[in-house]
Amino acid sequence: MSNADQPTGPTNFIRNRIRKEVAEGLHERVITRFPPEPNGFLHIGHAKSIVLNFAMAREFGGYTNLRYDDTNPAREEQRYIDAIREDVAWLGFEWKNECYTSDYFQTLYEYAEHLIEQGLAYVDSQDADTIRAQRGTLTEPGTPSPNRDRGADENLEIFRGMRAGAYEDGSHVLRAKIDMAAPNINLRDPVLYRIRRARHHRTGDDWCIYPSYDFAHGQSDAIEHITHSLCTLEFEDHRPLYDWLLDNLPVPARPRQIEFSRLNLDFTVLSKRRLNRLVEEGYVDGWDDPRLPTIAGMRRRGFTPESIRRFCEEIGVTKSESVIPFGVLENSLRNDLNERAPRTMAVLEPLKVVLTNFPEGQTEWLEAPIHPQKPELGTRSIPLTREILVERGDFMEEPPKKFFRLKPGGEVRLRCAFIIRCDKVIKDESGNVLELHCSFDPETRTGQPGADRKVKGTIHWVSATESLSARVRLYDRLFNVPNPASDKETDFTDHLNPESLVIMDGARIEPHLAEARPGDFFQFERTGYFIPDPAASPEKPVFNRAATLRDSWAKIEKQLQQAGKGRT
RNA sequence: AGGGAUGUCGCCAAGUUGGUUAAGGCACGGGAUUUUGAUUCCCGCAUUCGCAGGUUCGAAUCCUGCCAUCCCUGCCA
Repeated sequence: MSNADQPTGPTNFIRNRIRKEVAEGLHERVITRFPPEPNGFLHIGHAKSIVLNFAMAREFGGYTNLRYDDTNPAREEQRYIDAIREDVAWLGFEWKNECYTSDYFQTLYEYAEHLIEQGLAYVDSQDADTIRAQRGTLTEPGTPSPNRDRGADENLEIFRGMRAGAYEDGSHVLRAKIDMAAPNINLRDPVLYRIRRARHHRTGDDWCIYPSYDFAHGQSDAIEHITHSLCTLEFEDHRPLYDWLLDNLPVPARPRQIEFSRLNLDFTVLSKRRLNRLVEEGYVDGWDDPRLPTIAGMRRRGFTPESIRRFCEEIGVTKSESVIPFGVLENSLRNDLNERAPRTMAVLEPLKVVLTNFPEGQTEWLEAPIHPQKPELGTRSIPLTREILVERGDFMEEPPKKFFRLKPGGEVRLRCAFIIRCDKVIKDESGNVLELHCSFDPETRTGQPGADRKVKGTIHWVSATESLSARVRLYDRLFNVPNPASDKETDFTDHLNPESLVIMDGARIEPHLAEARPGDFFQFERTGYFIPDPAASPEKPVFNRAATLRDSWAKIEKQLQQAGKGRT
C-alpha cells in the first residue's frame, strides 16, 4: 500500500494555495509532517489531518514525516508511539522519516542560547502563579517580570545551570522577550523552557529541561525542511510566535504554518482528554473499543482504511467549524463494503419455521451468489433443511399495512430458495410464538420456471440444524445526544447511550462463516456489515456489526407509528 | 485594551482578477428496476450567498456598518 493509490481530492484552500506557490516556483517539492503527541490514541480527527498532509506532499512531489511531538515526558508513553505508528500505517500511508522532537533537543537547546545571546530571551525566576498574574488579561496588558532585563551573561549562566540540573523544578523558566502589552497573549513573553525532572521515554534522564510546544514545533519543522506546517485552528494565534522564533533563529529552512478547522462528529467525542476518560474510567473496553472514534476502535468495528480516507476527502478542508453527522461516516463505509463484501445470511433472533412439505432428515445444498451484482465472484453453498430459522422480527401476527414479511396465511420468499406460506402459528399457553408451520411452493425454487413469481417480501433464513451459533455484537452510537460535550451543567458521560453495545448470543450463521478470519468482512443480507472479532475462534465465532444497511422499512414503520399517535 | 478567525440549501462544501442560469456530496421527497424494504437508476430540492446600506450596466465575489458563533489569560499540545 502506498500513498499514491489515493485519488486527488476535491479542491480546498490549502491545495489551492500550495498549487499557486508551486506555480510561482516557491517550492521544489512540498514536505509535510504529521506531528501527534504520543499521549493517546489517534482518532478520526487525526485521520483528517493525516490524509491532508500526505495528500499535499504526494500531490506536489514531496513526502511526509511522521513526527512524535514528545516535549512533555510527564504525559507521553511508548505504547502510544507504537499505536500511532500502527494506525498511520493501517490507514495506508508511508511516511518518509520517523522523527521525534526529542531528536532535536540539543539543537533546540542551542537555539535557546542563541536567543539569550541576542537579548531575545531571559530566565524568569518567579513561580508559575506570579508569571500568570503578570500576564494580564484579555483586555489588559501584562506587566513585565522583574527579571526581564537580566543581562545576557547572567541569563546564560542560569540557563546552563538549569540544563545541568542545578535548580529545582519550577524555580526558573526561559522566556522569550517579546511584548508584555501585546494584544495577542501568546506574545507576552511566552515560556520556552521549563525544568521538569521526568524520565523521558526516549532520552531517559539526559535532560531535566524541556522545550515548550511553541519553542519546539516551528524549529522542528525547519530542521526537517517542512514547507507547510498544517495544523488546526486553535494554533492560529500562535502563528505570530511561530514566525517570530523562525525569524530570529539561524534555522535551515523557513516553513509556513497553515491552519484548518478540526473535525467534529456528532454523537461522539473527539478530544483526547474525553477519550482518555472513557478509557480510564472504564466506560468502554480500551482505546480500541469499537464504539470509539479512535482509529483502533474503528478498525475493530469494521471500518476499512479506504472508507476512512474517502470520508476525510468528502468532508473537505476549510476554516469554518463544522459538525459532520455520524451517518456520513457510516455511509462511506457502506459505499465501500457494498462493493466488496461477500454476502451471507445470519439470523440474529431466531424463530423456528418447519417446512411441512419438505422431507424430514434431508439436507439440500443450495448455491447462492456471493454478490448479487457481481456473478463473477461465484457462489457459496448453503444447507436447506426441514427446520429453518428466520428473524423473529420478520414475522408479525397482526402486521400493519405495508408489512411485506411473514404473517399468518401470507407468503414470502426465502432468499435464494423459494416462496413459503405461513399455515400455522404455534404458541405457548401465554401466547408467545414458538414456531411457524409453513409450506413451500416447489415451483418457485430458484432456477425453476416459477421462480419469477412475485411476492412482496424476501426474508433471510438459515438451517436450524446445519447452521452455527455465534455471538454477535451490535454497536450503536456511544452517546444519545448529538453534542455530548456541549452541556456545561452535566458531565458528558451522563449522555452515554446504554444501548451502544447489545450482545446477541443466540445468533445463527451459515456454516461457511466458521472459516472467517480477522480482516474478512461480510454483508449479512438484510441486516448489515459485519466483521469477525479479533478475539473470536472457529469454535466460538464472534461478529461485530460495523454498520447497518439503510433501512427504509424502519422509516416507514416510524411514520406509521407517528401517524397512529396523531389520530388518538 | 483586546486580539485572532468564521458565517453559501437541514448537514458538509465548490465558487472570491465582479459578468449574467450559485458545482458536487449527504439528508429529504417522488418514480423505475430488484429473490437483500439493500444496491442501482431517473426526477425534484438556495431568484439566493449572516443582516443592512453603498459602488457598478452587472456583486456571493469590492466598500462601509452591524449581528452571530468559535479560539486565546498552561511552566499542555
